[in-house]
Amino acid sequence: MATRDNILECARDIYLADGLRGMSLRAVARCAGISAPAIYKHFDSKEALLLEVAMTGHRRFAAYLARGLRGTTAQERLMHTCMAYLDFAMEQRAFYMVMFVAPPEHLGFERLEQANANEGAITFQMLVDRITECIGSNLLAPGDPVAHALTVWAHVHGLVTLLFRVPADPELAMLAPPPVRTPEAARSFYEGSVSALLRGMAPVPP
Amino acid sequence: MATRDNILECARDIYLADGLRGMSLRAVARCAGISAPAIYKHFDSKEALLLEVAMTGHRRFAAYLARGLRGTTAQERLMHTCMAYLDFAMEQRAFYMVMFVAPPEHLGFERLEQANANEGAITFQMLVDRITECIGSNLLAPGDPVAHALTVWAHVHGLVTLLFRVPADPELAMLAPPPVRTPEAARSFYEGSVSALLRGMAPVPP
DNA sequence: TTGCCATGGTTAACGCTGTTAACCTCGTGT
DNA sequence: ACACGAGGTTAACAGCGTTAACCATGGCAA
Repeated sequence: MATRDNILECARDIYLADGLRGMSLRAVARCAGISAPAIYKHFDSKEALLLEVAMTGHRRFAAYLARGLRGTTAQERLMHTCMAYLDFAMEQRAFYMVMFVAPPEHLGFERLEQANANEGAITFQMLVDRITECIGSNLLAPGDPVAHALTVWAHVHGLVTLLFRVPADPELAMLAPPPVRTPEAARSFYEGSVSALLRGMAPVPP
Repeated sequence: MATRDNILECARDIYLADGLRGMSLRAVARCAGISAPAIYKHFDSKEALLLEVAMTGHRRFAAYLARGLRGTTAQERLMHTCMAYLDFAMEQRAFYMVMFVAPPEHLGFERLEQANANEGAITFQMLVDRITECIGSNLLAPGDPVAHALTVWAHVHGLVTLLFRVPADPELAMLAPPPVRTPEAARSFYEGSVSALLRGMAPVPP
């Protein structure tokens, strides 16, 4: 299974370097020093290969989210989880793309979608746990923790895709609105935005 | 320019019916009753064709957002705008995908990305206007309306992509979390979620 | 030891893709 | 009458994912 791992590593490297467009089976095979059809001895299809690349991303993602456990108060832990989400997206952008953005209807990768849903459900639970803690501590309004988690997830995901749109080139980034112009500004904008949401989800004072 | 329009219409129809994957130049040409290379007499590339399809979407999008002007109070108008955003996403899903989801780094459509940014900036202004009204009416905390609008846009976009993940098939949708299981539930979840955010963005009582 | 057979590789090929080159055929303006 | 451009055509190219057919090698059973 050494060549299988080799293929996988090549696929991951090429994907991270050149994106999905650059990750052709022939390119992967060339990198791995074999012919393209040989890949089929180890993977069913290109989608299966991409799926395993995504799995690496899911594992890293879980490691990032685990940072959320560091805080002391429930609110801190939730906030840390949200910031870890941002860090993962920014530092592992290509992984984030294939896990949460790649539109299945455009690519037709149904098994990838399925796997992302399954893996996503696991890490989503980590968010639900933080939310549940906050409800228990009366920091968030009582109610379905899953519903609350969906709201928070949607918010952070939306923020991330928004931040993805600001160009990496600082020259071009000057055209973006000030709150997201620099990475530091973006980070504090993100934090403020999440805080506002959580404020709105807090219990109403009696 | 009749054939040009014909090509465009075919491209739009095929894209809406079969998605990006089905929209090959040869398929479009077949529908338009010409040969594939003839398309290049009217469009630079496939991307240029897709870009014009997206432009149709942007025009429809603007029409949806204009519904936000109907309300009487500023809060109502903002909320209507947000609901119109949801309606557009759900009713014109394929357009939404090519405008706001299609990941440029996966497809390499840089001009499409550029055009989406330009057109998006125009419609984004409609949201900024509603936000500015709300700040003026002391319904939202004073501050940069653009920053507020970015937060709201990210939130609704995140919610929409979340809702896109629940299967259209009611059978399969039963596996989704209850708050998004049915279109009606999803709609009220969306509304509640947006309300929570706006609550969190309200001015702090003195 | 011999024969068998799975493992993991090869090359050739198919049908598809976006795109280009070369060519042709009109309708129009000079 | 002639040139020319607009708008078609077919042939072709390189690349794609994938399949078919074939072949070497190593391990194992008779």
